[in-house]
Amino acid sequence: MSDARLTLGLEEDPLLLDRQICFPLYAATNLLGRLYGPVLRKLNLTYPQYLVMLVLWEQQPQTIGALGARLYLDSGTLTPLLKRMEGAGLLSRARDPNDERRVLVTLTERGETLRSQALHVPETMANGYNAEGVDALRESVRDLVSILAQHSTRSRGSKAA
Amino acid sequence: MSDARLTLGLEEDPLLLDRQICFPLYAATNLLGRLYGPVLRKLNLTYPQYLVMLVLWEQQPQTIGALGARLYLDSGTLTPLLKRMEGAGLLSRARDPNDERRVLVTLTERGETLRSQALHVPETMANGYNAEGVDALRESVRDLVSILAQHSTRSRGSKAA
DNA sequence: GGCGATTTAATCGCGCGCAAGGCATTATCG
DNA sequence: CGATAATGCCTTGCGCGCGATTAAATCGCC
Repeated sequence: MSDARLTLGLEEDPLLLDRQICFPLYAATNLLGRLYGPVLRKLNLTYPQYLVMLVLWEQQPQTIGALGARLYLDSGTLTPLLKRMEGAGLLSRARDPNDERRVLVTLTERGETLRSQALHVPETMANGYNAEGVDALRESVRDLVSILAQHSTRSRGSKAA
Repeated sequence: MSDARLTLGLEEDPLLLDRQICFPLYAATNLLGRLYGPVLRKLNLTYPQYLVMLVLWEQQPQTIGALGARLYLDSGTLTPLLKRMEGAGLLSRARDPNDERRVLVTLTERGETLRSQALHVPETMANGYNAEGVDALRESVRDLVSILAQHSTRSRGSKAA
């Protein structure tokens, strides 16, 4: 089509949008966030705030570093996000008395109670999906994440064996 | 492990982070953006700006609406982004004389020349990957995108038959 | 015990991403 | 032709997401 006539051994134009793996991931994430938005809005949660709640509902309290290791985020993102959630009364942030460098994040009563209202979110989102290929897709993307996390100097990459 | 003892007919806790499809997509997108960042920085491009350039290198000129339909973004995101790229001398924005509502985006000489420098980006990024499962993964995520796009009222979803 | 190195969060600046609203241009219909 | 609706883009406000820097607390080492 274009001026790709110098592709000696190369098979095709490497810059075609449809050949990138990054673009469908980018688009899927944006579209998913757009779908979750209205559902989570009823819980007064944003999409990343919802992910933080998922982590805290599993285990609690957790340090900011531990949250970041789980979600692949750093304090530059988490600190203001957690402050907003604290302002909403979902959790409390307090320095660890045993190590004043750390900040322990603990759910409030309100934060724990919200879990019951969040229980219907997954089924609401997975409304019309076959859910067959989804399991395989999730595992594939997770494999990609673990590969990408290795190549990343950030994201507290110290959990892998 | 936790308090999932009330799982009458349900198989498992639906709120476990590792059961969500949204989370690995979210993490993979963030990690990928973090990997692309330093590489694209040498071209003075951000990650979404790179995607815009990919679209424009394929076809040109394009309206903002067409760009948004391709990238699943709306003018609220694209307009300021394109203005920054215009300020960087990569493209020009001008009203379509035939329809003054539209804005035509055209690459400048500088924008077209940048393509040669971008040619090595894909191979740089795909450095240590087997690239076997990547093709299948890309198709799976693309299928997901097309499903999600149908459920979306936005993103000018008027291309499907 | 003192002192440099490391760990852990907080802060700042910037660029998205999106919902909501606004405005000019074009299309539609009586 | 004139009113009304639809289209296409711009603007605003807010919440991330990240690189970079800063500051405090802890650890190691002598």
